[in-house]
Amino acid sequence: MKIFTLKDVASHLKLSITTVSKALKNYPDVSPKTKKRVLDYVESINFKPNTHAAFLRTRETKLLGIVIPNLSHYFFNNVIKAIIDDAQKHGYMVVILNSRESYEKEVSHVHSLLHQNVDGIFLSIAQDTNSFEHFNEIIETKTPLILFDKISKLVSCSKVVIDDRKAAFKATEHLIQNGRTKIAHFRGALKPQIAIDRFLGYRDALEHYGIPFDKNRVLICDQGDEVSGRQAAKTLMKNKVEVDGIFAVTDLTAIGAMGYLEQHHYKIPDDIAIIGFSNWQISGFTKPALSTVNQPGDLIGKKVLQLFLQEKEAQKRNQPFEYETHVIPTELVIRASSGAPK
Amino acid sequence: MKIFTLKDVASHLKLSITTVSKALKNYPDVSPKTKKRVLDYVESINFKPNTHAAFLRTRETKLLGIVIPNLSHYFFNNVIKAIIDDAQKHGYMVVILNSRESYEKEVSHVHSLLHQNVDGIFLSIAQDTNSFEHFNEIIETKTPLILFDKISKLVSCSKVVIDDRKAAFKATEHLIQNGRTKIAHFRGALKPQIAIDRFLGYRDALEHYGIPFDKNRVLICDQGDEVSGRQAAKTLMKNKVEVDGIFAVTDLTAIGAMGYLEQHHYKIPDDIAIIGFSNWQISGFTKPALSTVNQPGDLIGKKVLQLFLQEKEAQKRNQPFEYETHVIPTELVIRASSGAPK
DNA sequence: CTGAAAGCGCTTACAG
DNA sequence: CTGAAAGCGCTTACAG
Repeated sequence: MKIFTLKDVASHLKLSITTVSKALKNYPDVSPKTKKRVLDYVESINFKPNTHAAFLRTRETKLLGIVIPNLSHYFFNNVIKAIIDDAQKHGYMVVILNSRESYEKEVSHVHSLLHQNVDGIFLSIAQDTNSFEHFNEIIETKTPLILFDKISKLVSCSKVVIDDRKAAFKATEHLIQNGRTKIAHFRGALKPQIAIDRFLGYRDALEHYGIPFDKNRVLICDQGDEVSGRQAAKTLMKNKVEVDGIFAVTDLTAIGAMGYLEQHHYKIPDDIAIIGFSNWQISGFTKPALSTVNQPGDLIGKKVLQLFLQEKEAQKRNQPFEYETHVIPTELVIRASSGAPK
Repeated sequence: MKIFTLKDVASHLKLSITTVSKALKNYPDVSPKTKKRVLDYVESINFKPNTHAAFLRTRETKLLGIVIPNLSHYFFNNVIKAIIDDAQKHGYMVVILNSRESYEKEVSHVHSLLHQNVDGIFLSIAQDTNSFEHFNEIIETKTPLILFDKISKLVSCSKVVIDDRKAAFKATEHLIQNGRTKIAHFRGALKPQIAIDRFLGYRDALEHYGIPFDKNRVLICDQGDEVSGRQAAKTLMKNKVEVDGIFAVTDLTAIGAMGYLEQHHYKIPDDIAIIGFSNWQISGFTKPALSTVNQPGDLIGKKVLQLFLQEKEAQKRNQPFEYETHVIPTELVIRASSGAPK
C-alpha cells in the first residue's frame, strides 16, 4: 500500500492542499462538486491524513493509553478487549502498558503516555501505589483520565467501579442462607480499596444476620493467587479454626483453598461451602464448579470509553464536565461449590 | 507534568535548537561541556523530544502494532505480555488490535497500522484469511512484518512458530506409551496450518507405532472451545466409536470432552486418557488435571521482538536481512488426565 | 564547535 | 469558493 500525502492528492486533482484538506474536514466553504471529487479520489487510493503531522496542529493523536496492574488477569483482559473494540469504532487505537503492581512502573508509564501525547489515559491503580501525584500530572495536561476497578477517591476524575462492598455482602449472605454460620474470609491486601470494601461487605453480612465476627476467620491473601489461597486454608486448619464456609477475595484464592481442603478430605460444599470473586473463565471448570461474583469487565470497559468520549466532547465545546463515579452492577453466579449441606 | 519543547530547552540554556538536538542525539560535534549542560537540564525537567514531530523527519514512531485473532486466548495473552514488556525496554509502545478471526478486520487493522506508521507489525493470521495481499502491502512499505503462531509459508518475512507436528506426535505418543491404542483426535478447522500440523503429528505417531488410522476417530472442533469438545465427545459416543484416548487440539476442547465423558460415567483417565494442547492456566485446575503441551507464549513473544529489532538494525545499516522461521521448543506437561489405565 | 535554515505533512486564519 | 502562507516541533545538511 502506497501511503499518499495531501500534496499527492492535491497535485493529482489540480487543487491546492488547502482545498483538499478542507474538503476532507467537511468545511462549508468548499463547493459540493470539488468536495465530491476529493472524497472519491481519496477513497479510491485509501488516503488518510497523516496523524503525526496532523497532531502538530490539532494536538490530537487518536491514541489512547491503558495502564493495568496485571496483564494476566482474566478480568482486565475483558476490560481491555471491550475498550479496544469500542475505541476502534471511534477511530482510536489503544496502547497497553503493564504496571505489574509497581508504583514506579505506573509513574513511568504515565509519563511515557504523556510524552506520546495520547488523547486519554485509562488506569487501574497498582497495589504498591500510595502517592497520587502522577495522576495530577495527567490532569494538568488536560488529558482525560479515567480510573477503573482499582481507583482512589482522592483523584479528581471519572471512575468506573463495581460495588465491591455490596457484592461481598451478597456473596456472604448467600453462604449464610445456605445454613453456614462459621464463615471465613480470605481477604486481599490491606491497602487496596477493593480489598477493604470486600472485607466490609463480609462483615456487614455477618452483622446483618446476627452472626458474631471472629477475627481468626479472616486471613490475608495478598497475592490473590492460588498459592495464597492454599496457604490460608492451611493456616485455618493448623489453628483448628472451625469453618463451614469461605468467602474468598478472588477466584484463584478460592480455588487454592478448595484444592487444599479436598486433599485433606473435606467435602466441598458439604463440609465447607466456598464462594470466590470475579467469575474468571476458570471458575466454571473446577470441580465442584466455583460459585462466584460476576465482575463484568466488558461493561466496565465500555463505560470507560464512553466517559472518555463524553469528556473529550465537552472539552471540544468548552463545556464544563462533571466527573462521576459509575457503579457497574454485579451478580452472583451460583455453582456447585457453595451448595447447602446435605 | 509540563511538556517542554526543544525550543524551551534551547532558550533556557541560551543555545540554539540545533545544538540541543545534536547533544541529545549524541552527535560528535558538540563540546562535552555543552552536552553535559543539555543532558542535565533535560533530565531535570523530564524532557523528551516529541515523537510525532520527530516522525516527520525520521519516519520512526516508536510504535509497534500487534494483530491477533482472539484476545481472550491465554496463549496470546502471554505473547502480548512478553512483547509489551520487552518493547518497553527498547523504547517502543505497543498498539493491540483484535481481528476476531475475521479476514476483513485483519486487512482493515493492517491498513490502520500502516496509516499510523508503526515501526513494525506482529501478526497471527485469522482463521478466515485466505488471501495474503495485505501482507505484501506491509512489506512494500518496508515495515518489518513478523508472523507468529498462525503463519503462512507464502509470506516472505520472519516467522516464529512451534513445531506443532512434532508436539502433536509427542502428545499422541504419550497416550500410546500409556497403553492406549484407540486414540481419537479432536482436530481444529481444516485450513489453519497449525490444525493441519497437529493432525499430521497425530497420524505420524499412530503410524510410527503401527496403530491403524481410523478416520472415524478424527472429529473437527473448529471453534476450539469447550462446547465443540463436548459436541465431538457426544458424536463419538453416539456413533459407538471405541476410544481409550483423546488427543485434543486445544485445552478447552479437551476440557469440554472430559466434562461430557464424566457426565456419561466414563472414568478419566482409566477408561479414556485425555491430553490437550497449549497449557492454559485453566488446565492445571480441572479435575483430573489436564495433561497438555506447553506452548510458551512468553518465549514466542520475546523472539518476535528480537527478530524485529534485528531487522530494524539491518535496515538502518543498509545491510541485507535474512528471513528465518524460528521454532520455539515445546514440552509435554503430564498431569492426571492421561495416566495409564489401572 | 555552534547555529541558521529547510522541510517533513498537516491545519487554519487570512486574503482575494 | 479557492489558495498562499504561517507554523506545529523536530532533524540534519550546510555554512561559518
